[in-house]
Amino acid sequence: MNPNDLLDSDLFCDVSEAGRSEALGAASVRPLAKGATIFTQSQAADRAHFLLSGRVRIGQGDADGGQLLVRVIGPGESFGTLGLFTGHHYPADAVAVTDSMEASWTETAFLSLMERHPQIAINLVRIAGERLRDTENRLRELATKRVESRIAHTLLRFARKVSQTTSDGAVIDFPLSRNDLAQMCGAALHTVSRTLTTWENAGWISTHRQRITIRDQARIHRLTERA
Amino acid sequence: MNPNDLLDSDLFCDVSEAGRSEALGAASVRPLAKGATIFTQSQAADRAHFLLSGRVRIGQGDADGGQLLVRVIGPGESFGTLGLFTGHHYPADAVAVTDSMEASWTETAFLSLMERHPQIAINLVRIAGERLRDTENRLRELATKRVESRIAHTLLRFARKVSQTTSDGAVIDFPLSRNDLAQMCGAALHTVSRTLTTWENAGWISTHRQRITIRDQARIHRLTERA
DNA sequence: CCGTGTCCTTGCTCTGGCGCAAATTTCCAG
DNA sequence: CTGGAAATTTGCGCCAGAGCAAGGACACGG
Repeated sequence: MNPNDLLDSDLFCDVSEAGRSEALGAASVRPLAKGATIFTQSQAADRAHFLLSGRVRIGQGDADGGQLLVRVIGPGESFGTLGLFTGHHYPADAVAVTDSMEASWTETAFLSLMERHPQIAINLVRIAGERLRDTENRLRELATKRVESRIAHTLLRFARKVSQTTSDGAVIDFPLSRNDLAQMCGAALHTVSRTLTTWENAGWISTHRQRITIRDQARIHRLTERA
Repeated sequence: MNPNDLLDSDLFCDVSEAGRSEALGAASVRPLAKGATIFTQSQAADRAHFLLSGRVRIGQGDADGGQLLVRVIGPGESFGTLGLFTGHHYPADAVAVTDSMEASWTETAFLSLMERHPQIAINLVRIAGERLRDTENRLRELATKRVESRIAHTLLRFARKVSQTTSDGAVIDFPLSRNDLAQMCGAALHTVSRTLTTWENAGWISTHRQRITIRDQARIHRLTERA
């Protein structure tokens, strides 16, 4: 591990070399097997987490079995970190979707790191602010747009974040089931399935199991705008 | 204005006396007439704001006329501050609901304040984290619960935040129209009206124009849980 | 006291999309 | 190769709640 590997991350970009090596030194690194649970909702939040490789799924459940897929974490992103500042609870569950590698810090180590290198605090404010804005946008969308529009937007969001461009279009590099999509955009599994089938028949996307390829982004984008 | 007045606030609690006086000195204070717009969505974010007295409404609109009431700001709360860290845009509109008084700082003044007094940065992370969690909860609620349940929850949230307890119950100290409620919980104005009428007939609440009194919190709370 | 604008209510209709049920395909472990 | 288990599709009925339309109540300025 090299301190410069941390430059391309949300939490350590613009942090001095000294800060980055210090962070690396204080971190404990461990591998996560596919399917492993990193933390669960309501567990006491005592560590800050950071993904080095792989993918992690952040989900929420409520008392009545309602499930929500909140966010997907890729390499270079931090997670479960805001819990240290708000009531010392993780707000959601984190599960490794693929074999992954994470770094984490104890609360005291992370706080002293932040105090010594304020840029980390500023980055954290930016991260929280971006997520807040993103979540507010989803909220507005959920309140005002129809399901079709929301599914379209969710796909495009993934395309922008984790897609490989091939001759056939943008392949979303993440196992995304109909169920996941339903939980992300507040719809029923069945409705998502029907909608994707329609789009596939129209030739706008193609799917295979949990792989989705967007063949006509412009067309999908147009669905975002109406209703 | 006394530096200790800032102790009871989200942004300056736990900040040293020195930091608080310095903040006061750098702030520019101005009155806001009822109905005045403080900033609007997509405007360049160049100041951090803080409400000294009164009430401010934070709302979002989208291209197709969809409106969302995001948050309500009371004395001692900061607003429009995260925009400084994320793309330099205000994410929403801010309008004074009553005659109010605000303090604000230029971006550079605020950043240097933060650098000199890291506790402010830490507070800001906490604030952002809390709002993020709150917004995520609303999102999950919107995705999984029915309208009735969401209205109930929204009322209770207000009751907890800004209610005066009287012999008749908890009076929400904020002009809250049916339309506002609808925009907060992603429902149609008509549905909110019908629902409140039902509750009023049942004696659980009483309303007059934009004033709502919750007479039976336990009953309303029960509505939150189902569906 | 009156006029005007805003907020609120209420009846009716219509539909998006949820829920149930069941079949089918695909993957994986043994 | 085979028996699940998980993911997906599809048909059908139904209903919560949106949209439309019209009327009523209240506040406020003049």
